[in-house]
Amino acid sequence: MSVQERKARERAERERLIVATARELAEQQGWDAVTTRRLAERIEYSQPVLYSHFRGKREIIGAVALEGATELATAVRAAAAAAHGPRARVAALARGYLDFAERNPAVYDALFQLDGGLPYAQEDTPEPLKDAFAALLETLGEVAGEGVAPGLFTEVFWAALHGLATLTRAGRLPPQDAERRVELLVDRLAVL
Amino acid sequence: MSVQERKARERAERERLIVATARELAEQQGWDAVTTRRLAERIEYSQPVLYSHFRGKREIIGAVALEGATELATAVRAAAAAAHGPRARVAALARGYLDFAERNPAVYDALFQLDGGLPYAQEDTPEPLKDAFAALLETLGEVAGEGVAPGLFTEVFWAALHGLATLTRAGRLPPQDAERRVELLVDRLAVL
DNA sequence: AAACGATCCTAGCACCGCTAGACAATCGAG
DNA sequence: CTCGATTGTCTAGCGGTGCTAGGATCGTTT
Repeated sequence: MSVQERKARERAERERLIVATARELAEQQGWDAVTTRRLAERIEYSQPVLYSHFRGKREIIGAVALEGATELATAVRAAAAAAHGPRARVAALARGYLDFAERNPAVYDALFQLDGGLPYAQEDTPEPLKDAFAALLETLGEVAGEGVAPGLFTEVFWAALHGLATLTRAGRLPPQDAERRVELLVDRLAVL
Repeated sequence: MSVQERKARERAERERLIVATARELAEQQGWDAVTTRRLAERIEYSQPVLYSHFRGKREIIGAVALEGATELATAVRAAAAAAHGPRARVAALARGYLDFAERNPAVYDALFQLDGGLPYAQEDTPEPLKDAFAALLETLGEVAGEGVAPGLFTEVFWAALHGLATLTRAGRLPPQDAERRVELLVDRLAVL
């Protein structure tokens, strides 16, 4: 049995290598540069090996997305926990979210811009994705205000953050007023 | 001279045909299906003809984006004009914007998701893009509130709409509560 | 040691964006 | 009207993409 266990371990290890390498390559040169050939070369295996782990490129993106979701949840919770009082917590959450998006653009794209073949907002949504939303909900639910469903409020706040993150990075919004936009968003949306 | 004029006219006509066909194909089957081969076949010319009008596929996307910007501006202005009172106007603008995004997903992508090679938020930004933002500003500037720059407020409101539009269409947000999300956004962000 | 299975790679498919160079049609000059 | 030049368009092809079939090779088991 030990031999099979070792093989399974090595296989799992290689799968992690693939995901980590894809992520690294995407952060360095963008997702367009993540081709199956380049990826295969970097992990020092041939292309078909990738397909023994993933159905295709889409699933690799999905794997990076799941990894990113866990980290996003952690980042958001850490940011919120470091602040005191509802107002400061929400502002910290917003900055933490945007900061994550800015520092991990490829991961953010895998999560919310590209097609990783993952189901969102459904029962069979993978746990990391649900948890990332839950991390937002924990802080934002407190400032939803009277008669507003916390989930709905979180969705709207999240959408606003997502819009700021993507439009800013794509050069659709000038980067300099980012902080003032966050302030405005927090002050207006959250009921304190 | 008349011969050259006719040729120029025919050239311009063919260029319109290319853009219209690209847009049509994108709306029907998505931008991934808009390949230079398919596009050339649909306009009944060979591939290289495309490159005598545009530098490449990116510029074709850009041309569709410019067309879309003009339409978006018109749609937003029409929606706002049909409503009376600040609250109703802002809500109508929001619905008009989201409606445009939903009905013209490929055009919306060309504008705000894909790279059309256009400069945004700069001095040399093409007029249609500036005007689309201006259309938002006209209505949203009135409800920015005391001490808040109309431009900044418009940016935030726009980002929120963009987030709702993209996340909803990508299946990241459940579609059923769309209207309630708009209501919440308008009630909280706008100062009436 | 030999045969078997799992594992991996070479080679290739159809498609992509883009372009060089041959060809044909049209134009202007003599 | 003819002939050369210019303009316009096409065929063919380049290097790249995601993905896969089929053969070789390796480690394992008997």
